Amino acid sequence: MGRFRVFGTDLANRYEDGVLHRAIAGRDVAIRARPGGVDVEPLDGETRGVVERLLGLPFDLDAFHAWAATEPVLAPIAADLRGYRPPLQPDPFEALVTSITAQQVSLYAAVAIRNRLVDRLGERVGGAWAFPSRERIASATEGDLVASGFTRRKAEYTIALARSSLDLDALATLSDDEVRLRLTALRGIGPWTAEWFLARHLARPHAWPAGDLALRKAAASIYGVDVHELGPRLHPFQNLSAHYLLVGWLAKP
DNA sequence: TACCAGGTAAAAA
DNA sequence: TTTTTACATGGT
Repeated sequence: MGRFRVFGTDLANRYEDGVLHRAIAGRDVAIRARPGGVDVEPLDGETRGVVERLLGLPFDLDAFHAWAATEPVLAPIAADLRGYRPPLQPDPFEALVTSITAQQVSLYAAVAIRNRLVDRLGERVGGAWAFPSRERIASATEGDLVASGFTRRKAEYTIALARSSLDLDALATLSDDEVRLRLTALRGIGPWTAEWFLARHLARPHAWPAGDLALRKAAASIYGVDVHELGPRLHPFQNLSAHYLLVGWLAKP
């Protein structure tokens, strides 16, 4: 749950007083962690899929931990964090816009900017805010986004993405490389953004955001090697390894 | 007050 | 083809 607010409260995934609020299909869904499990209200066919992704259920943790125990450097970190499931971003459009806001700036700044966007263009649903829909952004002006703190450039990218004809849901059916190609063909989406989309939205096991500044530092600090050299060594669990390395590094830089 | 922060595209060299 | 620059906000 701490991952939902390490860099500040996220309006679209609002964690407060021990409860994570998320707007799903127009309803405020409350997710509460407790020893031994999670309470979700309401939990039904409409909310379950999103909740499962928010909680990182698609990851095969048992296989990861079995493998990590054999990786000398990662083993103690994985053991410390045993059971940690990286949250997935349930919505592809939201995932991409979120990444665009995080390009180049600190994640604290990114969260502040994203929250202003959600506040201005999203919809309040009880204790949660729905992230602005693709349609809402498509009909917005650059000025709307600039007023939230976007650079003029990022405002262009974001609106063009919303108005593009790319079927974001269909990306889930494509190979990692096909997804990289389709996404980086869009202006404003480079290798870093595409790789985090594979990692944090599609939960692809081999995703490895080597261009990420924090991951570079984590690789250097924990493994003492370059992030590009480390990637192949962590096959076939690059994605989960990246998340565990980042959390391990955040805890002890 | 500087300076840097989980990049990217476009301009300049 | 490779290197530099603009972008704009929030912490430290």
